[in-house]
Amino acid sequence: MINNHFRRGELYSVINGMASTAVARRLQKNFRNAGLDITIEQWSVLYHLWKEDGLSQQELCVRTFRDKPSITRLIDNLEKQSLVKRVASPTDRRINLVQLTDTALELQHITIDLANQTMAEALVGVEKHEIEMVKSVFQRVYDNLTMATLEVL
Amino acid sequence: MINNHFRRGELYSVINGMASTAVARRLQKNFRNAGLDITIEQWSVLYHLWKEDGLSQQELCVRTFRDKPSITRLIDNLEKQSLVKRVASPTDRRINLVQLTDTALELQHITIDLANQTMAEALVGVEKHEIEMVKSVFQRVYDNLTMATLEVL
DNA sequence: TGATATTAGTTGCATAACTAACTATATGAT
DNA sequence: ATCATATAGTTAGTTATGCAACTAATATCA
Repeated sequence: MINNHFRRGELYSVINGMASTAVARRLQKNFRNAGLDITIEQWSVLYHLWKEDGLSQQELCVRTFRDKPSITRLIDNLEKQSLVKRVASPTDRRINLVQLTDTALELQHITIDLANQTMAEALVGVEKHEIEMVKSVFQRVYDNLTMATLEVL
Repeated sequence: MINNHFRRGELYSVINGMASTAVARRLQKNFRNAGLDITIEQWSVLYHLWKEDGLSQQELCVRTFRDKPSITRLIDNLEKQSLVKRVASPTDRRINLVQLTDTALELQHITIDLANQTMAEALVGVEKHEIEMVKSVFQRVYDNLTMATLEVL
């Protein structure tokens, strides 16, 4: 009886508490074993900067699905490690453009290799079309919730 | 070129940063709007206790996929709010059995309704067989990583 | 031009996560 | 019985998240 009530909550639990956390932890461990002293959250910021350097903090918020304070502090920590630097935008002094340092550029290939390796480990026995379906489901879930948020506002 | 390299990392990003976070945030907001002053992490502990009261902290670690310090502090905070109490096991004094209070029992139905509602919002347009496939993929991912961990040890 | 609103980013506070090191209790081998 | 080991839980330190309140710079428009 209680199990019927919980069926959907269970899915939430599965999504949030299990696989994604396991992947995150594994990637973190693989970084550490390789002597890399960055967190996966920091890595996810670098990841977007490797794709396009010099993004504003605001743009990083959008691309990493994080809020502004989170990005502020991630950039703080990345700056402490000399992996990025803040450069004021020449056209709008409110904006910080976040730029990679040479050190960060050197990290790109090794960390991407580790991430690919980790995902390969994680995805053993998972078919390509299943991955696509997961992505598609998650896209719809995300859209459902963010669009409903707009309605509420 | 870089996009080929990133394809798998992107999936990680999607899984970890987007949908599950969005669901978590929405559920948290729905709790708050209902005047409920508990976090989703606290709720996830209560959830397992509603299914089976009097679990040890160790058992809660396993069921919630959290480590021991996390459970210690979640129980600390739940105890502050008088939602659970620690009771020493009569047979092994190392063990704390975590027991629900009457206040926590009263929260069960309203919060489960909110969780179901939230998942219903999130899963609009998602077919039942897709949910099953997501669960199955995540189970395999989790197994891949936890079994590999055992090999490593 | 000058008051007002908006936008980008920061700071403070609470909760939560992981790691490592710790205490206390229980188990097991000699 | 004793000493080593394993187990349950706690504590300390660092990082991260969410929210709310804040500053500074820019845009709007009367």
